[in-house]
Amino acid sequence: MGKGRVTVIDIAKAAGVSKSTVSLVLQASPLVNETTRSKVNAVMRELGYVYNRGAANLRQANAQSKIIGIVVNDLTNSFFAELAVGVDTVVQSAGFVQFLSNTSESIDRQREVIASMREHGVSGLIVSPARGTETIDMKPLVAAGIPVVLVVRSVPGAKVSSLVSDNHAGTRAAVEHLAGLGHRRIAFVGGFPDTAVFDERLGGYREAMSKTNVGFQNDLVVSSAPSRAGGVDAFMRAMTMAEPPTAAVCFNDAVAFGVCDGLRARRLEPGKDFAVVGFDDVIEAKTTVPALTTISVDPQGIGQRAAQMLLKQINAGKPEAESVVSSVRLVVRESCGATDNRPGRKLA
Amino acid sequence: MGKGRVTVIDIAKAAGVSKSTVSLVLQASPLVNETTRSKVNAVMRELGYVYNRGAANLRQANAQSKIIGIVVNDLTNSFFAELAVGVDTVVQSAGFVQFLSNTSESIDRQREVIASMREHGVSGLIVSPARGTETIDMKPLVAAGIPVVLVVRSVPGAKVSSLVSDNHAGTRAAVEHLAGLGHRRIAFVGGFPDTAVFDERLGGYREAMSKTNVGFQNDLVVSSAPSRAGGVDAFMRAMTMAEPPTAAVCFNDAVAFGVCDGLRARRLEPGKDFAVVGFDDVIEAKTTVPALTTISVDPQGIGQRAAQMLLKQINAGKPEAESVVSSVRLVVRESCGATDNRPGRKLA
DNA sequence: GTTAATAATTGGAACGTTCCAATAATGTCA
DNA sequence: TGACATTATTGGAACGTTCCAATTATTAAC
Repeated sequence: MGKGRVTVIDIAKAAGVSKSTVSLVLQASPLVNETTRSKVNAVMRELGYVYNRGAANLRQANAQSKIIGIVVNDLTNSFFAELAVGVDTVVQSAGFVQFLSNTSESIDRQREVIASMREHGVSGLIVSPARGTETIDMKPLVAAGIPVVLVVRSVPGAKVSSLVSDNHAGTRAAVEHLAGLGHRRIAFVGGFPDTAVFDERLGGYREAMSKTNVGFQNDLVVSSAPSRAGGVDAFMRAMTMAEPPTAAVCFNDAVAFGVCDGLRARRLEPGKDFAVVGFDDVIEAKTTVPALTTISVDPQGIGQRAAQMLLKQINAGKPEAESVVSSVRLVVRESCGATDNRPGRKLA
Repeated sequence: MGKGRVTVIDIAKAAGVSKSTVSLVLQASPLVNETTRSKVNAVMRELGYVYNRGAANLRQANAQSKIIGIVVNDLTNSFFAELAVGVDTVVQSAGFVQFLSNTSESIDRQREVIASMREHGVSGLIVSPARGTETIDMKPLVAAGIPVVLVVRSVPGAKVSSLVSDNHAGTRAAVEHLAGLGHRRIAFVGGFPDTAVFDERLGGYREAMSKTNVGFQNDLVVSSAPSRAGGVDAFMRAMTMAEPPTAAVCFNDAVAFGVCDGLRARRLEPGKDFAVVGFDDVIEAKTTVPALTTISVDPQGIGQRAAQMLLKQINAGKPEAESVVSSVRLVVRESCGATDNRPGRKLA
């Protein structure tokens, strides 16, 4: 064994039938007699047959490759890792298999991996686009009729489906919650200003702030890399203000953790001396101390929904673009001080 | 455009050459004249040709599918996510593409995804096996001559390559470091006892402990789920002892973070009131506060090395199993107290 | 100007499958 | 018994590529 793979013809020969019959049992066709079916199946097991999907796919006019591609911009971010497992669970149970690639925010890499996936004949694509992705990058895909669903970030003008979370509503809720706790100087910290997600989250913050009696103030938004280290940095800068903030709504959970780190480095306690709320609700948010108040977006759920949208398009034949924004909810834990009932509390 | 994909024959027709010539330019053969080459390339671009790797792979006797499969047991664990990106970087630059699947520790799921990958004709497989994987699960793969490299966990008796980190040396170094700082009651916390990795890490701990003058004591090992929540739990249990530990070497970083959470919940400070060292050196370890002392295994590096091992086997034709254990090093940061120079230090 | 060598191109067979139309075997009805 | 369904099975063509052997065009050598 080992030399020369077992083909449908080998099976046919050994089972004393034609290759066509073997093909029929492979597709579980009702046309084939029960006794021949079991015979053929037995021979397959015996010879260690493995189906050659490439050959099958070649013959079938409709490219049902049973592969879906997923490309993310940063797999080391656990948000995307979880999104990928969400996708995996649903495509797997639909009999598909997942091609996963990581672009590390590189447009070039993204182009390469998408090209490679097309060469392998993916039936559809779920993409969390790298920063700077243009509508032209999606053009060849829609031209070829390949279903695509964009997640997390959308590409304005591209005629493909997208599934993004309601960033605006999320930060608005965060601000309203903090204002309700009595905070007046609430900062918006972290994130790169040149991204759509940043704009949306900042937009919700701005809207809610301008409804308070202090109003929106530009100096309270301090940006940084959307990472833990960036959060530390941004926090330190924020505290140099003449009148420093007493609370922060953060670009994402990583930044929020960074802010907590910064607080502790200054011997301050998150939730007690300063309120912080994050965005994403990554898995660590609920177990960390203090537990992080954050906007929950359920990355696995997003992955699952995106996969469902994609499968629907694949089965529909003609891909029809739909845009859905996934709602989001504030989950109040300890880091905002709302549930803190320890003595010595001195918020706002 | 869109209807009926563009084939090599379409290109040939449009460029006024034969399909064979087109095929030659696709493979960058030196046999073809420079002017025809550029002409053909131009036509390809113009018609939006995409290479059909399935068809090509079908023809080529040697199954050079340019796909490698990677299956991990828990993608939500950032260790594996990073491992996957390590693999991705090297296979991508070798012109391969990556099939990634997550088994969530399910043997059945693992069997399914491996079967599916074989149907797609993967050239090789990198597997972090689900708990309970047997040598029989690898049998069909070696029989079919498919190169496999096992990572993180090995499967005893399986005739495939493996790349595991030196767990024994890691925990030994951790214990020696803590003992050198004056700790005597050092706990081993977290992890499921029925796994090979647990045995190895516990083995290093036991060896180093029995060389101290207090010796190894069974009650100081307290197991739990290898997660943050598990760490909190195990820590709480450890502190109920008559003579509680003053330091912990943890099964992995997630557990170590959980221990830190537990400490803070008891108003104790990691690195000051209690020493904790982790295992893995995940990306957050260096940015968290206090920075985590841990055994660095460089998951991305492991992924890269595993990918290199696999590519070597793929190119060698005849897969030859090799077992390498990747060395590991203690990186001392703050959580063990060794670099702590703040006042009020009261370790051990 | 003939021959040989080299460079460039080409048609056809093959890879492992699916689909179609055709056939064979069996049963049913008058 | 003949005519017709119904049920099982089958050979061959096709999918898009690569490879081989064969062919033609070009250049070099005498």
